[in-house]
Amino acid sequence: MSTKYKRGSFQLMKSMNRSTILNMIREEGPISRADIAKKTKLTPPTVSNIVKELISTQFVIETTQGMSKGGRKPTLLEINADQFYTIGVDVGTTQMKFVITNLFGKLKSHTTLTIPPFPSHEDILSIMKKGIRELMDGADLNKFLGIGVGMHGIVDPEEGRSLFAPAFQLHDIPIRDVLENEFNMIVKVENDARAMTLGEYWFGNGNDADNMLGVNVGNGIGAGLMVKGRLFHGEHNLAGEIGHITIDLSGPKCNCGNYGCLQTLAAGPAIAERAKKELKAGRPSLIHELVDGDYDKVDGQKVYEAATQQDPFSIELLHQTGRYLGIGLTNLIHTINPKRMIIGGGVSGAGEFLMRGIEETIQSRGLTDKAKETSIVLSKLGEHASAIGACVLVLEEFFIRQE
Amino acid sequence: MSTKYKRGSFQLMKSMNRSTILNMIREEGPISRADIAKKTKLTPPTVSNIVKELISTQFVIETTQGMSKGGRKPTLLEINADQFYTIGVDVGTTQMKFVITNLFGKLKSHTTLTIPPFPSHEDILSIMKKGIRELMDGADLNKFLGIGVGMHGIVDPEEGRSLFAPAFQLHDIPIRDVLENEFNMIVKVENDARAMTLGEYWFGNGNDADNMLGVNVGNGIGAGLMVKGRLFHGEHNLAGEIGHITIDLSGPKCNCGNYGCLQTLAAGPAIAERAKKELKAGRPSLIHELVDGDYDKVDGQKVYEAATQQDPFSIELLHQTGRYLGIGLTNLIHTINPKRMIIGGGVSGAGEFLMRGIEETIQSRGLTDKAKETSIVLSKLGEHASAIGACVLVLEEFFIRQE
DNA sequence: AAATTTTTCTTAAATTCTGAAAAAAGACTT
DNA sequence: AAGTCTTTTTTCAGAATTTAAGAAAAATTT
Repeated sequence: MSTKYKRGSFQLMKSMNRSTILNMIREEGPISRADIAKKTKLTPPTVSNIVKELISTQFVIETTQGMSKGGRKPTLLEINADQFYTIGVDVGTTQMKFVITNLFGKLKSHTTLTIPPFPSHEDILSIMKKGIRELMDGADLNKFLGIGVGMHGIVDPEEGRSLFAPAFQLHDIPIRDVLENEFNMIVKVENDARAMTLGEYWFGNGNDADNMLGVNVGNGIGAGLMVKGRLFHGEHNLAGEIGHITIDLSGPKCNCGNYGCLQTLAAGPAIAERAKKELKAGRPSLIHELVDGDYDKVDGQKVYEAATQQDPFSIELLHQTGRYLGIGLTNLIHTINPKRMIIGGGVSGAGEFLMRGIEETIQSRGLTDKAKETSIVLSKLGEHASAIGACVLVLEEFFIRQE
Repeated sequence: MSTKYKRGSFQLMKSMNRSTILNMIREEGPISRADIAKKTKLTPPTVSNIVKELISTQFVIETTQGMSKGGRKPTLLEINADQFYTIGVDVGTTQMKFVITNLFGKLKSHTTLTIPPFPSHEDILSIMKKGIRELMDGADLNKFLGIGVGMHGIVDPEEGRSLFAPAFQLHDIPIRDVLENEFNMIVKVENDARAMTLGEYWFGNGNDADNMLGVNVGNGIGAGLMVKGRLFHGEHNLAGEIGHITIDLSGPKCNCGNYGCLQTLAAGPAIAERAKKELKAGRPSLIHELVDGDYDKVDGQKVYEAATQQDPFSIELLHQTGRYLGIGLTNLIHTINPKRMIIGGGVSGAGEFLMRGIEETIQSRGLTDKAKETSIVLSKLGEHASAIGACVLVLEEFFIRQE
């Protein structure tokens, strides 16, 4: 049994307290030293000493004075939010999104570049460099703490590599090494669904759900698992590959070779496929007009658009999709039992339409009342969730004690 | 976000080191102080001081001297395995098993009592007390560290209660309070699948798999999740209720009301059901003889027996069951991605026959080579796995730093 | 018998938290 | 307006514990 043999030391003690205080300021600030001492059960001198250090690193500043409660006014402490920025990249199947956020995850600027079909390793890396350079242009380099990359497919976060990107059919892209070399700052790489989850946990709808799960529904379906406030990767970084869990043995064939994978029933292409079939069979729908009779143009996006315009067929189709997704999510409730699940990714625009089916299914299939109580919410960060989450990868380095 | 605000203190530092050293002795002993210092990166005096304390608590003893490597012979340290005992209880659907183990999880004695049909709260608790009293009879009370209980159904380990035991249709049995009151020692209560998993992790086939999963296949199917060496419960202690994950939307109806739950395809009753159907249809099999034509007597057990005697029908039936189970396990690989899965519970006797189907399915359905590498092994602790795991619940209190 | 290696113990130094109390700043009372 | 009380923050001595360095002890090798 490899209960990693952790050693207690002065350094550990200090870094735990540093991290605790810094995060308390981040999450509950503005807050006074005295309040921190009360809440952490650290003594006032300890808090004062560490705060002094934090102020000297410029992560924390003293702001306004607070209201007195009958004595000396407290000096309030706050994260120096705009002193440092982080860069986040979200590598999708056709687009690469770039964002700059401050220490509170607030979007400062963003841009998007297009990925050509059948890109090479070099294509991906040079688009990445280009986008980052563009975004950083003119700014003070010292302001940037690092770069985070959220990438679809299988990623090795420890080595900072994309091991396999299905949409590009590329293996083993050494993202971290290349970017670190180019920009000379910390670079973190993570799977996009996990990045999204992390983003929602820190700055989105994940708040106060220590055990939660982000579900990224787009061309495929991926999830990020949050266990005790940290991302969970599994043994080979495959945790959360829920697009390929089997929910219907006699379901449609998946590109992975099996039948009835969740994503053959609930991902974007599955929606488009079902829509096409019905449309060709003459089913009346607004989609006919949207694509002008060219069924090849039907995709998830078109269905959402039609649904937004109250097209009954599209609404029903998304409802049905929500029910399928709900079955997958119910399986997750019975496996992981998270406090909350956050639905994001390409479909999150159509989230409301999916939601009803999801909720219905969980209510009908959940094993117990507690299972049915699992809160399901839509992404708050929307289309930038993965990129903002990628920024959090960098923030974690500075805010969370690394063990 | 509730990143629990942990405070670093001298006590914490000390207790971390204490726990580290104690566990190193447990897992790697006999071992010398010098070796512990090397491996933990603690300094020799720190190790010596803590070891002195551990010896004074009688958990550790100096044993033989080791081989010298060219200098003074090392004094080897070992867990004082038989200085203390723990009591483990496994509450099944028809039987309650009781074991006494030493600090190495070694079985010292055991007994089994029968649970009557439709038991009341009081029945369960009094059988429990009776079995424990019987087993402790005559022994020195100071030898016992505590009592652990593994109970099927939904359990609240924090409150030490069985929230719902489906086999008895009982709610809210206050096991811990009653036993603590009766025996005046630490009492821990946990779900049986989780207890089994913990047992295998400490003393069975879980060794060195920090992220692993124990699967208990009996009348139902339950799993225990091990994350970073500790049991994972989920938000409402429902994590691992994998008997009710849907794998076949058009599968058989489950007693939970849904269709195609894993346990309608792969648990004991499902095996019996399929066997009966085929037998009644005239399928030749050794089972006919085993039950003497009375199909009501057919259960999982009979099928295993027949398989053991090379009955082709039973072997094929278990093979098929293994394939179903494999689908469930593949879903878990793609969700949790554990390093290892351990199959135990009522069916573990028939494990070999299931294994082939499980392996086949994982090989054919695993998403990547890494997924296919997941090691699947049978329980080492067999029928006592849950009860021994229940003992570990108590050992954790003494060996693992509680935070 | 001397040199070397390994284990263990001793002592002093370093790090960090803790507790008591003082200082600072403001609010309330008379 | 002065004095007293509260609250916040800092200061400083003391305590807990690890760390570093060296010495003693014991066994093996030369």
